[in-house]
Amino acid sequence: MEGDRNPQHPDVHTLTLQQVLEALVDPVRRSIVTRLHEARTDLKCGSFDLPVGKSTATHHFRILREAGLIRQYYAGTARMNALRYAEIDEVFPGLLGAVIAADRAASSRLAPA
Amino acid sequence: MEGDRNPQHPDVHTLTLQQVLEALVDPVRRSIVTRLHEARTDLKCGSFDLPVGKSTATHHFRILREAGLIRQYYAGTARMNALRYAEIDEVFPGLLGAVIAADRAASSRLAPA
DNA sequence: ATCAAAGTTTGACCGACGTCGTACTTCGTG
DNA sequence: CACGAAGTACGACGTCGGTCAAACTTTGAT
Repeated sequence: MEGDRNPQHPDVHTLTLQQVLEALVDPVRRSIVTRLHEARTDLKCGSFDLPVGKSTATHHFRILREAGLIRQYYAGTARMNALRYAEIDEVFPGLLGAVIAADRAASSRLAPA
Repeated sequence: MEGDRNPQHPDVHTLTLQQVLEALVDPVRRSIVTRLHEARTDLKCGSFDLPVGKSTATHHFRILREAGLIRQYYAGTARMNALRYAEIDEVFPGLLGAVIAADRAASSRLAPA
């Protein structure tokens, strides 16, 4: 069975601003969200090239999932991640967009084209 | 002289998203920002009725000031606080408004009229 | 059947942050 | 001048969050 491998995702209406901000305040997690938004596609955990070990990466993905920012599901051995942009924007209008825009600006300032 | 009592305020263009988010992630500080925005007026530190001691309150006001979110100045013995809304919104468009709106919604849900 | 790839889980560590109490400073007022 | 009000400065303390390494699980491929 594949029940245990499909983790729980919180309903959007149960999310708190506190949780969302705590998730977005970490630079690593914010880079995941921004990257996911730029890609416009679901991405596997491995494709992020994060500056931390695997176990730490797992930790960050769980924080994001529990905050309601991403949805996770398995495709073979790879765990896919989808940004729950529209759902979040429904509950916290403009928030995610503003953070992502600001993060993109900051990143491009650090790593210019 | 009154030089030492007028603290430094960072230029808006030196602010980082990281600093701003770190400032806004604390509930006490967020309540200060939200209150300041609702009041549409500068407020003295004492008028916030925060659930922490005086020294902790001073700490929070400093974090907000160094993040560029508020401007502080003295009026007699009282220290006044002004929200730098327009300046912040210029650098991080929509961010502060979205956070405040979400925070107001959360607060009204906890303490209904 | 074996093996490697991809994540997870667990436990430990450490530095940072929020908190407090106390002492101190500065200003207005009786 | 003396006193109280309003904050600030300084340590100290406890907790929580990000980090890692090592062992484990599950899946796909050989």
